[in-house]
Amino acid sequence: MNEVRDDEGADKPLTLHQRILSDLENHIVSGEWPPGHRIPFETELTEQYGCSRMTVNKVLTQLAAAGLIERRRKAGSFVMQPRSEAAVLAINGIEAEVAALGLSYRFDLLKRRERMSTPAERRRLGLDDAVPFLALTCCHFADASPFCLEERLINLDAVPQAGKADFEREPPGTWLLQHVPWTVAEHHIKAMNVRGEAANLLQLDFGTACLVVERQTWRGEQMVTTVRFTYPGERHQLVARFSPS
Amino acid sequence: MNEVRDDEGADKPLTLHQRILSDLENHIVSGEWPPGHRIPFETELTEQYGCSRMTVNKVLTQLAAAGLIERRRKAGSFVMQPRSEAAVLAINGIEAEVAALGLSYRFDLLKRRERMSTPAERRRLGLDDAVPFLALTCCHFADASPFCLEERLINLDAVPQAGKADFEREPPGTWLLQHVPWTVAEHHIKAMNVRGEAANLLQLDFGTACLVVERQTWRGEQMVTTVRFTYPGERHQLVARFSPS
DNA sequence: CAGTGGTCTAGACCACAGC
DNA sequence: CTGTGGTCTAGACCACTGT
Repeated sequence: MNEVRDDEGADKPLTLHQRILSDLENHIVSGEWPPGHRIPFETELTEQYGCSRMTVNKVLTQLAAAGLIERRRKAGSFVMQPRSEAAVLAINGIEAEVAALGLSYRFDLLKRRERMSTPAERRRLGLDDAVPFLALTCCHFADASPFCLEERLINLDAVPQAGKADFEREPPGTWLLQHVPWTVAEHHIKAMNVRGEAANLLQLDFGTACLVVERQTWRGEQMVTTVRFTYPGERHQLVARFSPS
Repeated sequence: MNEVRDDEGADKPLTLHQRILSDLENHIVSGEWPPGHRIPFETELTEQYGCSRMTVNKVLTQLAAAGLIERRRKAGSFVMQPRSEAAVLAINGIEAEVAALGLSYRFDLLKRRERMSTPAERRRLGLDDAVPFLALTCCHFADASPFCLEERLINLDAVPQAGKADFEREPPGTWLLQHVPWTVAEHHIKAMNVRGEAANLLQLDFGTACLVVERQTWRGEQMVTTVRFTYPGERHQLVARFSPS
């Protein structure tokens, strides 16, 4: 019954994987196989599609990795409860963000200072020992109007070469992205009424709602950098478009 | 020279995949293999690890999927430039969010109305034809204080059974998550100065910064639901912790 | 205990990008 | 044209789990 959707000029010959994968995805997403439904065993799929077990195994492994099915030895593979939603927030450098909007980009380095971490910072960042920080503040512009404010700390123990980088020419985010590998990062996103210096730099009235994105990045156990972006109120939004798989 | 690291009490017997995978990951993340570096060919890795080509191929395919390497026919596999960062925002139901904070959960259904889509909505949502909507407004509470305001539209063409669901007892988000599969979703996250009725419902002063999350969900080409969550100012933040792979 | 998934092999053919 | 990755096969053994 379930023939492949053969319409719409299939000019691109799909591989066997992809055909089976999208076929099974359709069964699941369409609701034809509801959550909890046991999907055919690997041996059955092997027969249905006339291929080897490795091939269907590859597909089922992918489906399991995507969270669409759950696999249990001896019992079989089952359609999972609709998964909790997960959004992939693509956050490239600010420069790329601005360019994507078709605007011209510029940034000002407002502050650059090397100093030791303060006790409050160590508490907030979960650091055991004092570390040397490079503290940077810069303002990014899109077409001459403020786009976002960046306040960053770089751990010079982890990235000593950052002390010699020229952050007048290259924004620190871009530089780090290209020079420092990372293993874990954490984002905190919240709204805040802007005040004080930040309001002035962004040319906003006091109390204007701003989107604040704080990111902390580690390499292994070592903190690499922490940054706080403040985006002017309703003029900016994060967009995340995604699919379950 | 690259013998397998055989020391350190391997109490958990890793599979061959996993051993090779973490081995290669280490080379890359440690910086020993910088971006652009050509990693050994499949045939070479086959020799180094004394396994079949399928096994190393599986590993390299995973690394490529994770964006750590790029594979080019005839040329080889290369360590990629540090990828653009991507955050996985885990957004479960509001109920789960509140429970995760260790608070008690309650919600009020404030409005429930079936009506046709307005032209403005059709424009905003990119709908060609008029569709019947179920419009819901509810307020979620955590320990008796407002946690967030939810304004939702459900496409009754796509989810007719929503017309009979009891949204007095079960929040619409939870119900939809469990009953309606989806294929694509899109999030817009921004900050906003709260005003009017929303401010009253959330018991906030006018102008308080709020985090607004708008989500639109489709199944195939059909819009399923769109929802707008308004979180009280600085009291709430989205958190996303993630690794590259 | 039986049957499932998990893993792995030693081949094979093909498409395609570099040389 | 050559060599690489991309895919696929027809087996195999093992670990785990549900009965």
